Amino acid sequence: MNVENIVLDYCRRAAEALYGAQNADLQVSKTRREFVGDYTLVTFPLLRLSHKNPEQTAQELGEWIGANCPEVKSFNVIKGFLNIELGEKFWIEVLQNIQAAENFGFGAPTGRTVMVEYSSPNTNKPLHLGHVRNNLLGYSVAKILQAAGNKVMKVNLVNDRGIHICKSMIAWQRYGNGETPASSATKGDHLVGNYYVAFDKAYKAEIAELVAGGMAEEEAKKEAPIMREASAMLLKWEAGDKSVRDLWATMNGWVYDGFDVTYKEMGVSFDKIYYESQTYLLGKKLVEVGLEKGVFYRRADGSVWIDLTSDGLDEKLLLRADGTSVYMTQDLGTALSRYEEFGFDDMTYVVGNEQNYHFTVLKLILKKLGYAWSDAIYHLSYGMVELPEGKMKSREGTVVDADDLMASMVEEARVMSSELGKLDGLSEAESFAVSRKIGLGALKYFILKVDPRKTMLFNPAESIDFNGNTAPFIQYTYARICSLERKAGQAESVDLKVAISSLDDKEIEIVKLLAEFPATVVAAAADHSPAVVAAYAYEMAKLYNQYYHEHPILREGVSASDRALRLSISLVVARVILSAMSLLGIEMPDRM
RNA sequence: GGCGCCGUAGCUCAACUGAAUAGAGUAUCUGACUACGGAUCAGAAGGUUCUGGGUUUGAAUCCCAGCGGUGUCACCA
Repeated sequence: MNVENIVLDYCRRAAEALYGAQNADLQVSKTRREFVGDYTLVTFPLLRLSHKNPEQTAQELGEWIGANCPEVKSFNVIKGFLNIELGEKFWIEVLQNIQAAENFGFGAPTGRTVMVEYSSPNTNKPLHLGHVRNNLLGYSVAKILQAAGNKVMKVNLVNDRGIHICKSMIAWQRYGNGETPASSATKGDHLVGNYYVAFDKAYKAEIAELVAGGMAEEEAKKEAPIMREASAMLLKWEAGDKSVRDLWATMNGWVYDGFDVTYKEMGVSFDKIYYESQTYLLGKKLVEVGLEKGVFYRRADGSVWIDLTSDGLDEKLLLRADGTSVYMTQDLGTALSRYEEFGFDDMTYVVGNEQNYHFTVLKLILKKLGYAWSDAIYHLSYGMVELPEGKMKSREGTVVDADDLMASMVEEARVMSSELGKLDGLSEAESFAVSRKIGLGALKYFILKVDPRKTMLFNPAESIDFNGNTAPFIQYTYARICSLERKAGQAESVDLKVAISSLDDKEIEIVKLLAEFPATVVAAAADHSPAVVAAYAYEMAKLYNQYYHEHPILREGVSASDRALRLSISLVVARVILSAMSLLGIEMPDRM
């Protein structure tokens, strides 16, 4: 089904027949628009074997292919490039195959088990724009890997313990007066986040006071009463103190309720949720193993380290002197227990690029411990989302809250739709559903179309476009095809079974692009990049819009056969667009 | 400072493992069939791919140096 590979195969056969090239490293790419042809072979790599100049080589190859491959209609040579054009019959067949395919674009089962860890929030504050990128990426990558034929497991590792939660707890005890999400009508994660901010405010005030009293700043940071309280609470938590654990469970519960709402609105989900409070002791066994193997070493104070200086890295702590584990130890342990439980072939961590070093070290340590599956770990290291003023800083209040952002996107979509009169005749519930799909779709596409690895800029003032390379543009294209289908159905005038006898240039262009969908999914999966799928969906929608403009379907004077062909092409396009967008987690309205 | 990542139209982003004249969108300007749904389509204009060297038949892409930005260098996660 992958046409590019078919053509590549022709070229391989030609190169072998003419020059005896075995498995030559050939590249075939799409022919650039300004030249005639569908696919292009770059002949430079073959010159060493052909001992001829690029033009002659291309000419010979072209003639061989023309003579031996009946699907090829023509070829032409420009400089060292051999352009190959496939015949109309070939494309008709491709179109028919796509029409008949059950799950077009979705790969056959690979038998591989793939884990994707994403989201992994702290429980002391609500989700913000950075988390949005994380969640959307994780969810979409999981869907893409699944579409490529893998068995996928989405996991979330919630950081539910530590000093940061204690800070919220202390502040709540001091200033909360028993406030609950119910009593204050505040979403739980926001409520707890408010106390985290309250802690920071009180903490700063106390430091200032101590400094004014003559204490050095460094010392004041440690001696501030509220910080001492938080540290003491963490110790109590670790000792299992009942009242601390109860409060901890209650406040975390509020946060989870809040997160659930956010996750649901965002449309993401997980197959398994890990809690760090249950995994933080993992990895200690691994430390023993490492010590036995001599990979780790113990210092005089009892702490355990690994020396990575010979690999150009630092020394890394793995166990504190008091015997408690650190982040790295936990992650090592979690990875091992996951491998033992699920035997993954690929373990993708969707984590910001600020943790690049951590994952480099993680993989290296596992390798040194002798775990070959260390290579299966992939850190999908995404870039930060920046605001025009620079990085988001929760302490400076320059965060873009996830809930607020989603709500404002939906609202903006509603206003715009209603101005355009798109919501006329729809019930309140229907308009809301449509606005929601458009607003959230715009947001998701805006984030996912960017290469995950790159830092991206989000300008709240300019907000998100609804025209151009956006989800609403693609959704609109889709909704219009749905409308055509409804009308054609009512008219009962279109018989889709009419045999396809010819395709014009634009139609061939569409079929060509349609045929690329499976390869796009595979490439996106290999690359762990939804951006590839987004680009494809846009390209498809754009091309179809051009086609739509030039090819009337339900207007008078269109012959029955043209009508059938155009409508069936439209329906296939709609199906593929729907599939592609679903890989991005974007819902498609059938009217908008 | 050590290590890493990034630098492409005014702006936001593309360009698969090096390949033909570096592409879209947006903003600006000009147009489009009596709107099968105009959130559409066509066109114009917009570039020394940060700078300087190098490798190559060929460099935005690979190598070196510099400049600018950013991340990290916690017994936080």
